[in-house]
Amino acid sequence: MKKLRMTHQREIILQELKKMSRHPSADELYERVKKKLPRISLATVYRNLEILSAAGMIRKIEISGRLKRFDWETEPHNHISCIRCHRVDNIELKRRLTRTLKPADNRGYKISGCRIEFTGYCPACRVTVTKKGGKKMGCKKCNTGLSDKQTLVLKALAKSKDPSGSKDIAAASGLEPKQVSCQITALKKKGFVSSPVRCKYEITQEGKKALS
Amino acid sequence: MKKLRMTHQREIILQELKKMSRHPSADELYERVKKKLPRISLATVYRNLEILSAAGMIRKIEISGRLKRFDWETEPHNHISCIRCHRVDNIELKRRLTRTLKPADNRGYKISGCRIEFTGYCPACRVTVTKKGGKKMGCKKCNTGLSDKQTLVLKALAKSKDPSGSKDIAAASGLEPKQVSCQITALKKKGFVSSPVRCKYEITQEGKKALS
DNA sequence: ATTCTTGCAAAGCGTTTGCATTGTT
DNA sequence: AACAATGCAAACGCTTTGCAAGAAT
Repeated sequence: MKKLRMTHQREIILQELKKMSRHPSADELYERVKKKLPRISLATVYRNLEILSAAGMIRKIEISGRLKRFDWETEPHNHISCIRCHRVDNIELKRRLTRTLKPADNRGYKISGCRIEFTGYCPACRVTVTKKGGKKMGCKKCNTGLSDKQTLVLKALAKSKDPSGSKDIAAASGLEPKQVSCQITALKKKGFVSSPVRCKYEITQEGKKALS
Repeated sequence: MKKLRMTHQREIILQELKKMSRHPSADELYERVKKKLPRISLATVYRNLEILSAAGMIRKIEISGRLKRFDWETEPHNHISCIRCHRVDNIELKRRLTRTLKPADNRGYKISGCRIEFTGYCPACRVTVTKKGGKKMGCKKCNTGLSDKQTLVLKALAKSKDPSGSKDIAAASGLEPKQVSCQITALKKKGFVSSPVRCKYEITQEGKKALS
């Protein structure tokens, strides 16, 4: 574990965050901090927010990841999502939990809705996690789908012993470079590909299993 | 209001979405749809998901927008967010709402947490919305901050009668082009700048007010 | 015939990262 | 002296958009 240093920038970032009663986005905080440290860069703010929240000094509010998800069912209902593979399911709550707050609690808002989201390990991830505490294990049920292009990319990676760049992968798989990065993303999400170095990718153990 | 056409692509997208019990991201759905329509493009999927959810035929699950937000308070607590200006506040719930589901309800998940998020109009937006049903009105309390750079950009826009590209803005404001796009984004978020055409920006009525 | 939709490629936007330099410990 | 942190610019990854061609009404 790295030792944290209290730099001036970090101090100001913490200070400003502490002052704000609302929860700022990185950019909002950046605008504030810049008034005190005009030369600070946005990257520093991002980095510090990550570092500080990893250290437990602040908290990241991140609901459902950042991908939009879509649902056939248009009636409002609640969800449960997996903190590992990010799958999202519906849940039904027996008693309709209060959809409105008491006036004393609503902070002056005019409430229009309430979302309740449980989080945890989905049935598939639950198994793999409890079995081996494995944070990098594949998640069988969640990762079954493997498109043709993904298979091509995975095969290309399986052939090379060293991490490959996306151009090499494109050449080896016969796909367009544009398409490759898209597949890489999907495969990383599934845990079949890792990126030991920036822009270099290699197949994981799980990836090999998935191919066979 | 435009009339929707039921194209083959749209039909398949709906069909596949309907089949899925989980809530797919655009990309996941795209992978599925591509098996039936190999020539479909990801953009079409994105477009249709937006169109269909705007039409109320499907539902977009989008919690707290996509920006990460940060919080000084590390203890878990619940939030209320404005559906108009996206500000986020803490709320305290008198009775701790059930943090765990009955086994019958948990869909096989191992629950680790529960987030409750109320949504509605914040005190400031509440006023403007009820006063004029105005969907484009500025939101005084939420939009107060105006950084130096933002002011420069806004002034530059105020001088030109026609929508300007970011290069023109950079020239007129004396800022780096890189910095301009960043400010534009912030200003758009605040409702001070609109983009009538792609890559062209103009100051809004609210923007003018904010300057004065 | 009109106008909505598509596929493609390119751009947008928030976020992250490589790298040389600076600053803390 | 060792190495964490910074500023900068470039890259990422998901999403949106301009455009010309195609399809639905």
